[in-house]
Amino acid sequence: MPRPTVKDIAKTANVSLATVDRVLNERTGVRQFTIDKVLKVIDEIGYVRDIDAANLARRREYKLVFVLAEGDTHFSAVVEDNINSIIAGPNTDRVALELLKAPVDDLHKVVAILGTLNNKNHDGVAIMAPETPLIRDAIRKLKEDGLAVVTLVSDLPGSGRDHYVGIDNIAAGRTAGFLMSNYLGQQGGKVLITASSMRLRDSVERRLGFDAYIMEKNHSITSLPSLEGHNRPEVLASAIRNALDANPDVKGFYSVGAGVGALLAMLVESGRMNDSFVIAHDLTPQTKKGLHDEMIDVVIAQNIGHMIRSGIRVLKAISDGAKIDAAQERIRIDIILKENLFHAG
Amino acid sequence: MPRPTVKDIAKTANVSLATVDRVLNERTGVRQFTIDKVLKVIDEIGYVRDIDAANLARRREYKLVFVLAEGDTHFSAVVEDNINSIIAGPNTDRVALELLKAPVDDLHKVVAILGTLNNKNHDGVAIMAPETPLIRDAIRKLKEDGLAVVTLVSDLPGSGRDHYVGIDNIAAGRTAGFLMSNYLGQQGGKVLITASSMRLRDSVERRLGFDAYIMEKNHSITSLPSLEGHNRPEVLASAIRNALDANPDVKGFYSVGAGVGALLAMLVESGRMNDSFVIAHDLTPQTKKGLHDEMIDVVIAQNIGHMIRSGIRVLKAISDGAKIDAAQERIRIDIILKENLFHAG
DNA sequence: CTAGACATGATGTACGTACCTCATATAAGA
DNA sequence: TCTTATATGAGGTACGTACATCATGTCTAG
Repeated sequence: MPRPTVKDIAKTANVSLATVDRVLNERTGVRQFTIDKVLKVIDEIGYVRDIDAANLARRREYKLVFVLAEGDTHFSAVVEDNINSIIAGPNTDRVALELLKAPVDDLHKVVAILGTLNNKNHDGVAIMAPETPLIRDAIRKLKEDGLAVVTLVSDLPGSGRDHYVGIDNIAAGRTAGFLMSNYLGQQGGKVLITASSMRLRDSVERRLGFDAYIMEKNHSITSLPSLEGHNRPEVLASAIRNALDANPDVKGFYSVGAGVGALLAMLVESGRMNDSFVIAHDLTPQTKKGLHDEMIDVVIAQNIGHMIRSGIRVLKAISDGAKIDAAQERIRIDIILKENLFHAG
Repeated sequence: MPRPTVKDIAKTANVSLATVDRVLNERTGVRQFTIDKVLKVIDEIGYVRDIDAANLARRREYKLVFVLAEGDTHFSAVVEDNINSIIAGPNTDRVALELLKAPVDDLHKVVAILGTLNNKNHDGVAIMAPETPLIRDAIRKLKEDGLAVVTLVSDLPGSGRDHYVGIDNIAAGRTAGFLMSNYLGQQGGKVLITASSMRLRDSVERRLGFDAYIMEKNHSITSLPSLEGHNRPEVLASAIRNALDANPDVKGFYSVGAGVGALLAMLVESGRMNDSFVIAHDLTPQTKKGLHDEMIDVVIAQNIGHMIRSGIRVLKAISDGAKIDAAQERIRIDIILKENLFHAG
């Protein structure tokens, strides 16, 4: 039998279509008794609203906005490109997409942008930003206003966001730990860890996961303190130089965030290209080149296109009041080697 | 401006709605001149049919069927469970799903099943089966009949199928090669490779990828000939026992297909649980337990839920005559360790 | 010159839902 | 009892598309 419609509800519940409509769309003018009766029937016959027909009838357009706190990084550029290419493409799924951005070091601007959003002008927001109290508060305000909110790439727990769209960075760090440990074996050695900023939750979590794995599994490996570049290559480069001077026996390198350029440059400078194991995150033109030139051994990546589309799907679903299947929307960790680089696109 | 509708086409092309409809749905009774005029306008104003409204109007239901040639394996069971749970769930996306299966050693039955399918009773078919000429022919016949056809898990190139839904098994094999090589290092050693049957294309490709990587990168590793169990644990077990007797110095194990149970049993029997590196494919109750008990080091998996849903999306898209975005639908390789087993669900 | 074939227009109904208006029934309050 | 508020019914229009029917126009063959 075909799926039940509003007419079936009306017939079964012995009420008019108008009453069913009032109940379904929570309009006034229905006795509680009648509401209960209708809801019971809906439940019994397993009615679910045909969202396509409903969207057609109400001429619905999902107004979604991506808000990015951008570092001057290759990764940000890739994210931006992906969003823009969706915006440029044909709008076939009733989504009106918008992209707003601010420099990552001007978080007041980010907060200001979030402040302009409300349930009048938007249905949902996807946010990529560092974790600060101000931003958490801004998100909480958006939720109070009834917007759907997801965090992107880097989570902001405790902000009240509906969903996090991105990889499990602790698991990603553990995976890096596994690969590093696997390579270094029982002889072990020192590992240098670089980042752009440890204020970014994703970087922190990756390091946490890495250290946790190493601590549990391979005591012959020593992780050196994180070196931060704050998006300034020369700063990171000299930090790496100093660290290598102090620890000439470093055998592994793990870049948990941006700053791959400086790292590779220092590897070349110190002449340790061949006997070092290098793990980096995220596929960018830079890391692709690094893989291709065999300077980077492994890239742990998240498929950004998938992420953006997942974010859109999730925001639509939340706007519709639908449950989201966390398992279905989980973003998976990609392990990219030179070998499967081509296929990873 | 809102997206253009058929009315906009009619107005712009100075024809009636009826004529636009005739052109759009390729009905007869329109001069070529008029057809061209209308098509030109469609192109110019960027009209794309509202597929939801169209489906509503024509009361469309996508009749899809999954045809599985099943071995008596844990993997088959997982695939089946995933399909059945979608069938059992609420049909919210106009898809009527069906599951047909036959034993993998009775391919005539598979061909017979495929023979019953046609454009009257179905819109699309997803097929998981070994590669044989008969099956290729059956698929070609389905295509001639206008059905959408995708291959699942294991591809059948040259069959004329529209799309392959599954991981790149050569890349998966290379990844296994990388991990094995990474672990064994320059000392190298012998690697034992087990399978259920080398008639399955996925197994063949995995072995190919593995060998290719080893051959290019690490000459100190030797891959032994594939041992096949044909879904009979005792057959595989005794083959493994013989191989271990002949090669007591085996250090790595790679299971490219089913038969994990026999492999693990022989590892226990031969007392080489601790110093062996074991790679298996696909998350099943068995491999999960193997990871948990630290008998298996790495599982290379494909997310079966993703695969099934991707198959459905692709079949719908092909039925609609839409282009499919290969990058979007590519199934990614998951690397599962004990560490991230929990998150992999 | 006219029958018939073909091209096109005009118009209506339907899909499942949203949203609106108006009529009517019922019950409570004055 | 009459008023009034509230609950419900009846019915329409709309969304963008598919599909059907009938009328009218034009061109060509006989």
